[in-house]
Amino acid sequence: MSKKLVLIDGHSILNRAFFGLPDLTNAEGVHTNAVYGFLNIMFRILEEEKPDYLTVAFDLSAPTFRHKMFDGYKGTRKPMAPELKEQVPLMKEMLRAMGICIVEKEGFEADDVLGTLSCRGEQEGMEVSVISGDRDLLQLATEHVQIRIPKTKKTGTEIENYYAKDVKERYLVTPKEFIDVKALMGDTSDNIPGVPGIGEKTATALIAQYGSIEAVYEHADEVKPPRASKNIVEFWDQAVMSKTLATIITDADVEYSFDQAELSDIQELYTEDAYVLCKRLEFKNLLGRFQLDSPTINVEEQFQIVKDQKLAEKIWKKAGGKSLAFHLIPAESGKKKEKLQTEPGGQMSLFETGKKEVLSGMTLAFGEEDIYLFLTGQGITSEFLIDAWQNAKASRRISSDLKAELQYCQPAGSIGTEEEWNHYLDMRKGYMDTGIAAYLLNPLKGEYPYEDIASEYLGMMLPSKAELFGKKSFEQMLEEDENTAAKPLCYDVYTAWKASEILEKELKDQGMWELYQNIEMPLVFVLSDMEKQGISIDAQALKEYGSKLAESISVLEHQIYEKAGEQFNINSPKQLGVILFEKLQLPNAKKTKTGYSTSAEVLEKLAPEYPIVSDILSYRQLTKLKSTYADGLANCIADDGKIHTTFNQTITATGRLSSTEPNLQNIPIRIELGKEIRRVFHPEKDFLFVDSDYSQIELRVLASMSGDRQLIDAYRQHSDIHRITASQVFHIPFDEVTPLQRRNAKAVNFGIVYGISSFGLSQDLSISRKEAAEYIERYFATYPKIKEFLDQTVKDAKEKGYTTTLFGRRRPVPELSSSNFMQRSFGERVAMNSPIQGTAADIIKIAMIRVHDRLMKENCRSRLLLQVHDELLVETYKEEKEQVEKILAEEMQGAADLAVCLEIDTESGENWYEAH
DNA sequence: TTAGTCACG
DNA sequence: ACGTACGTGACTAAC
Repeated sequence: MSKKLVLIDGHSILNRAFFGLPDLTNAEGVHTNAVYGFLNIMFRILEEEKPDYLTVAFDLSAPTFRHKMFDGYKGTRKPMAPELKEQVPLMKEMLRAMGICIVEKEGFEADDVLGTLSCRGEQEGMEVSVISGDRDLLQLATEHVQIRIPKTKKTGTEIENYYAKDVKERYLVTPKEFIDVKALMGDTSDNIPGVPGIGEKTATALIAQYGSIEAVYEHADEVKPPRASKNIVEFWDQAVMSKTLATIITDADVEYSFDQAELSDIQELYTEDAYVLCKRLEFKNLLGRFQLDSPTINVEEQFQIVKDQKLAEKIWKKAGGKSLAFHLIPAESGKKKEKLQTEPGGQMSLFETGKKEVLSGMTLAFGEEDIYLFLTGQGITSEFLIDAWQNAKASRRISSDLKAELQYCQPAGSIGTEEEWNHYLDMRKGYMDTGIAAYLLNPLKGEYPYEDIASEYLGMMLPSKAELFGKKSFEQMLEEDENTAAKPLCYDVYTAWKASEILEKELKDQGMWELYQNIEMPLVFVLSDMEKQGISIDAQALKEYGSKLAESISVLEHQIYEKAGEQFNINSPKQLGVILFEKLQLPNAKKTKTGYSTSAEVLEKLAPEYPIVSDILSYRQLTKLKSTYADGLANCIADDGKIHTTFNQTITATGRLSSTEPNLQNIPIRIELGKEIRRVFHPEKDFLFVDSDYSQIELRVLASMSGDRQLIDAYRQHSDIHRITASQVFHIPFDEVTPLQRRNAKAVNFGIVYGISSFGLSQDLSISRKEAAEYIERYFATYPKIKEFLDQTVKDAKEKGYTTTLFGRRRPVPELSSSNFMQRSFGERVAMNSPIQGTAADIIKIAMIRVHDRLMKENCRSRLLLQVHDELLVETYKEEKEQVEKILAEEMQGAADLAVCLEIDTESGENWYEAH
């Protein structure tokens, strides 16, 4: 059987993919859609054809021979979009990683290379496929060379195939004649002039009849229409030139042998390098194609499953003194995690009598060949594992998610003496969390699974847990195939062990080691304590609150149906939009991608005139309160009557924390009815809440970082910063500032922190853009250093690619280099906001550690419960109220040394409503 | 799974 | 001319 050759027109297919797919980027902000689309098309072709040879041809950016001939003839081709341009080297990198033959020859266009190679292939007796989005290549089609043109349609990619006969069928001319058609009609995008007055129709008809431009010329006198007849003579030279230009060279002097393009099996393409690159570009769908048991991964053969107690003891003995990476595997991980709780006495209950094992097992790594999975049940107990872990003389303890481990063990002993306290601090310093390290190094990713760390920092390709387990739980997998079940756990612990020092070095190189060591790592222990402590909820009161809401909702629902004249789902923006803007014909319909906008912003404008709209707004408010807060929180109450939120330390781009299951950082406060829910959050018996929040911490950070004298002095003079801003910006005495002026000044202050834009401010204040621009101008005139600072921040970010906080925390801003105005503007606002928001986040993190540690060191029964970005809530033993208030004041205000004071407002009460 | 909406700082 | 404020998470409908 004859051999098969597949030739791909690199730029053309990349271009097709770029315009055919939405704008994909990975977490680093690298655009990836064209590369992704290219690979999909390529793999589809390869799987279909199973070729023996594969080659991709690219143009070089240098001007080519044919273009030079027409020097001075300005092309109409637009410059390549930068989002596509940056993908060209990436594409080549990917192809090289796959070992695919790339041909790019100085002086020839890709077309000529493709023509030459297809011709040579055919001469060797091969069947050739040329993949391109460019119809010009149809001239290459023969009986053995087919041109394949992928088309992206809604239903997926379809490929049009053309052998010589198909070209004739579709275009009424042979492939060779196709050149002549083009010579007559021209092609502006290829700088081929053609003959004036002859378009596609005429050109095709003429060539179909006569066969070539020469024949048309010879029969010029009989050619119709007359215009064509005249021009073919008048512009004959141009026609000949055009034919030369349109003709693809098939005998170019390209150095090439089929040996270098050989592809005996598609699997050859799935190399380790390609896998790592696909991982980086986040081509999750492609990863499944890689044969993951390739011999390049050696970890899996090194781990050992241990069930025997004696053997386990031996291993722990061997581990002593080394750097240990570990992970505790909670029992029944398939079920929803039971969170560890602190008992009223302050001691934890880990081993309730009669209960099954707390842990299914534990993983441990301390060397290339020391990777272990201990399984409980047959001799090894949870207690043994935790004891062994506690008592091990480890030089360092490494985890990929330390806070999760701390759910199942308690490294803090009693704190009473100075010695015990120092011991506690030493203990904290001995830990490394690779997830947090990776987060600091790139906070844009949101997730830091071992396979990413392995590929990014170790250059190793490891299959992810999802790839190994599918949807099965660890327990299910364990029964089915012990070895596979062990894999992701062992990969995780090995990666953490191996990457630890590399991450440390990287953090040091980037000036973030202090941030990591002094802020983020201690914070892990603080957050762990806060989560375990939990906040008490009055479940009964919560239920009553929900019932009350349900009644009001029901009343509103009926009123809305009555006014609408029919029943419908008010919660469906789609249905609601139709009712309001079609049935009831309300004005000012705004559109979203999918239909009418029914956002509060839109509805609020209509509410005064249309009672049904204000009903809907109330309904929205009440259903939100009921579903998210009344019902949502009730679902999260643990057996101890408390809510134990999870604080995420590796989510936000700026360095803030986030809170989930439930989110306790967005409990209502702005509207009275919503704020009521805070009454159900209460302290334990003999305790009360003390709550402190920073006063305008972000604006103070800005004042300090910019060094603006005027703003710094403003903070020294008065506590009402918005009022003094209004007074200074509008040049009026402080006491004569009207409420409206103060409101405007407040909006400008917020706007500055968000990365000011006249449009944003105008939206917020419902004023014209021009007015907003004037406010901003006056603001900057008043505080010139602020403008200087913001401009400099953006400039620096553009140069370095990232912003930095006062404590060295970085945030990459890839949008700054976008060619898209909107994206770039976004990047500029981000660059202005991130150092401010991030520095504020750093400061309250420092405060949290200091408050937590003071409470601990002073042997208080009071404890930190929640952080809400600029607020700390402390459950305070009544006798310690003054002590706690002192600690909060000292530690929050002393957390950073800024050019302005950090002021706090402190309140206390019997519940969160009263305390804030 | 995604889009729309809305709660917070 | 472009079309927006910065940072989050939960719930619902509808694909």
